[in-house]
Amino acid sequence: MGRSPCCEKLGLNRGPWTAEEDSILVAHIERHGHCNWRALPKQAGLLRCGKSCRLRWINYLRPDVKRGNFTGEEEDAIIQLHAMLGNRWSMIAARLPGRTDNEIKNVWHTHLKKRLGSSKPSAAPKRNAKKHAAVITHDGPTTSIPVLPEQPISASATDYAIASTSLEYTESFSPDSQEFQIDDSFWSETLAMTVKSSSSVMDAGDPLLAADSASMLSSNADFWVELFMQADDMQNLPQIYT
DNA sequence: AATTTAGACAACCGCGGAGTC
DNA sequence: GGACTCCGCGGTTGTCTAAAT
Repeated sequence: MGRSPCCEKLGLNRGPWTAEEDSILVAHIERHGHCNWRALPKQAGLLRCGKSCRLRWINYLRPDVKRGNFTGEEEDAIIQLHAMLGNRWSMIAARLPGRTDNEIKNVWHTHLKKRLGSSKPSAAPKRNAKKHAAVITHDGPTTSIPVLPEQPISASATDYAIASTSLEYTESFSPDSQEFQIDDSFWSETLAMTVKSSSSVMDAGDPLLAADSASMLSSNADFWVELFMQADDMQNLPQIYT
């Protein structure tokens, strides 16, 4: 495919954004929105490529971005969602309001991965202890997860049955890492079914049905919690897979 | 106090999907 | 149906900061 370079490198700024650039970008988006990222920097008078603007907005300037350290609950949620979804950072971010995929990815690579990798809690972080004081562990029963189910997902009994039967360990499972994965067929099957069922509700445009869908959201939460619980149960049976 | 080292995070790069002409 | 453009995603890199020596 003919892909044009994301930007002509000549004359465009790169690297860290200045406060002035930030304010220009925010002001422009507040006034005109961001319907076309490629054209935006030109319209706003920024010497940046559209990609860079988009990234800056999404990861930093967006008003609903939650700044600050991740809570223990958020970290727990990331760990569990990652166990289910793998490196689908955007999907994980979709369930953690106010957090971006980039941020989650960074947190995962910097400390969560290591923490899971060494099941021994001995390796307390020496550096940046001020910044990241919260230390979490991943053993024992997990708490209920403050995770928003992604919008189109619903949880019928059938869905749950599929989830139950499709859970499987991959070869990457190890008792040390406490990680497990769900094969892709599970997600394709489940998402295909749930998108279909939920879209029929949304399309109807009926307020009563909309209320139903709201209650479906809460049952979604139950679905994920149950799924996690079941996954934890399975982790208690490692001898089957060794 | 100066230097080194490692962690954290912001930003970039390149690819693939989806939409449009 | 193919060419092209744009957007979003995930992986990777660069830079800054703070702890350790």
